[in-house]
Amino acid sequence: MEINIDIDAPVPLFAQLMGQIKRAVQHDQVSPGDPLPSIRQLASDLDLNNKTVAKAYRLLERDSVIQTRGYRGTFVHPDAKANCTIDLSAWVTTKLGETIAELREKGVTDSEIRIAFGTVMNNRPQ
Amino acid sequence: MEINIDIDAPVPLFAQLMGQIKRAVQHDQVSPGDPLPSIRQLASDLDLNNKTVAKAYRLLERDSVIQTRGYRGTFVHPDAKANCTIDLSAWVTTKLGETIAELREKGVTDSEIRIAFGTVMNNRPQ
DNA sequence: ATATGTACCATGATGTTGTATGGTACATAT
DNA sequence: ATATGTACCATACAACATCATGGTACATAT
Repeated sequence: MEINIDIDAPVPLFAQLMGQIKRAVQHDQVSPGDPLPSIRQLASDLDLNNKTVAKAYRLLERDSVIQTRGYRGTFVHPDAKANCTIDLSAWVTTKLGETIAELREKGVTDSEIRIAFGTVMNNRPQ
Repeated sequence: MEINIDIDAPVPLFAQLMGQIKRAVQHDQVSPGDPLPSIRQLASDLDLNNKTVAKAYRLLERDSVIQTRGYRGTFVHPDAKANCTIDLSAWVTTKLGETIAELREKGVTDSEIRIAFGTVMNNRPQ
């Protein structure tokens, strides 16, 4: 698995890392159960901070693309490939766009929409 | 109708103005059909910018608390008193909450929802 | 001892958002 | 001429979130 990080790109580093790992999964460069580099190792290789890599791993695990097993390391999730689909995000954007368009038509301000969005996303049992 | 604006309060000026006008409506200090001061006049009296007063008036008209009739001026809405109690933000939160709950049920992660939200809010249709 | 993920403390830089302000201009009607 | 609401151009500032970074520490297991 080859990973290239562009420090000058407008895309956040952790997002670049997430995207390339997902890409490797979709292109079968890694398979379910395969071990991934440790956080410290990958951070050292890519010259990134541990926290940046840890953030990418944490989000990837939340998306069920990888699995962390404590001291045993991190591995590709059994259903990783299915959870990498990009069609989903497009559908999500469409779905959210419809609702927001409806709110805007009612005259709701963008700031009010953002406030409501923050309320919904933060008041959530995790 | 007496209006006091506190420049040092944490509440935005336009929000203070909206609140006090709503308060006057609810306390029967003004009645449906009564004329309100013009934007320029009120801005002058309160030592505010025209845009600030215009913003408050625009939002109050959206909430059907007041009515603007172009060159004829601005008046209290017939159903002003009832519309003062409607909590628009709560409705927006509910509406957004329903959509987001649907996305979550489909297995969409919060990170994807946030990304999609940012995309929608920045690609505003005119 | 070494390595794993994770948690907490913290800083600075950057970008976004919201608020409030200024000026100019228009169609409308008195 | 004067006044109404409204639209556009624009700037400045504060607040906030995001991103990336640093250090220290813990329980876990090899």
